[in-house]
Amino acid sequence: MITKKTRKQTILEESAILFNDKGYSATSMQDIASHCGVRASSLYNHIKSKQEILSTLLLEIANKFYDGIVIVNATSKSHKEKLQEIIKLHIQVAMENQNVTSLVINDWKHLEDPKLTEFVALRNNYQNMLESIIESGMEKGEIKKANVKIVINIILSSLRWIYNPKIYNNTNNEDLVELENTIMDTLFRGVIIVE
Amino acid sequence: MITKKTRKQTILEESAILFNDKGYSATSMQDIASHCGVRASSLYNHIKSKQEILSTLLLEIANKFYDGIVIVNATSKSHKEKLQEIIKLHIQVAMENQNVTSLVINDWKHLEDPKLTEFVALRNNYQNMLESIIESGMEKGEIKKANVKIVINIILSSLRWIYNPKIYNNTNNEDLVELENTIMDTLFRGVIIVE
DNA sequence: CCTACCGATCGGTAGG
DNA sequence: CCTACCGATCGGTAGG
Repeated sequence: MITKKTRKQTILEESAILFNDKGYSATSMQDIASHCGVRASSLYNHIKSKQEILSTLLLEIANKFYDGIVIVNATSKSHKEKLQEIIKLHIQVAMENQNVTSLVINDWKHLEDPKLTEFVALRNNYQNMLESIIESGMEKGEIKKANVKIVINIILSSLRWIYNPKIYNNTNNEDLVELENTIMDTLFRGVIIVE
Repeated sequence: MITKKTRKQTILEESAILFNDKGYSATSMQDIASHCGVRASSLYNHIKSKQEILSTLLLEIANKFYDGIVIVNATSKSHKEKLQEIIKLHIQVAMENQNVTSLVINDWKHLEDPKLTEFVALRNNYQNMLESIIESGMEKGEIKKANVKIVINIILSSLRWIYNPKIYNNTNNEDLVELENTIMDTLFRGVIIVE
């Protein structure tokens, strides 16, 4: 069954593309309206404000990432395997929601309370869960001992370039497999050949 | 000799902080002026436009990164050592210019031509130089063979979190050494313990 | 460095 | 969905 796209969905999708392209502040309601083929004032029949567009997009994607890590964490795998699953899932969610995921890097700072607090909490929960998995892995001798905060920032940051449709363009499944494998290999085993 | 900070330098520094905080578009000339203790119209005695502030900041930092990689590349070290030196230098330049370096991620897209073209050229030259070093290293068996574009994006992206003063706050030299060592070790040898 | 002011555009509302 | 319109703010200029 093909469900017809509602006007609200169209507005959200076009906004995500524009925010990603020009940033939230530099995107006007005129921009969004013209990409939807209506007048700016007509947008307000579907959304309350520009801010509501941003918060809807960001909370939805933040919840997707958070739900994913909760599911992986609930399995009975080793810490090393959990880390691997989390990174793979992270890549998949990012690729399926590329235009929205990229907003997580820049435009979240334009969120206003109470949505800002909600978003930051989800983000912190995600990081804390990842932190405790890596810490346990270090204690069990599965993961190399190092400053956990630094390691987490390196791992999460190293994935961010794929959020940007202009840097990475997911064309087919073969590419996605190579991407996953290269990222996993680089992060897990490093770039140099140990002599 | 202590040279007195010119008003123009103050404007550039305060703008970098504000752009970093709110983004270029969401920062008004009023914001910049009030942080400098003058009226908005007075700024125009020192700078031509808001756009000129952005381009001055971005071209200066882009040139610093580019000059650095050129110097390292001109040495007679191995490709592996060159890569190591480039990453270390990258971290150092980023930490010495944290507020400006963070603009390289987001606000460069608000540059207008011809400065935009100039900036993108410097960035491409940097990446191409890094690419050829890594490719040579792969051929010589110093660096593991993999898709070079993906590896470069992982490496450069993994450093970006340190640009943000809110994520990483460089307090003393000891921290910087730990940061450098952890990044180098993670990127070069990976996070897991190979059994 | 200031005051005074410009046209343009912003997000959003009223009313049909 | 539209036209008409609102007050506020934008980057920037004139003139002293």
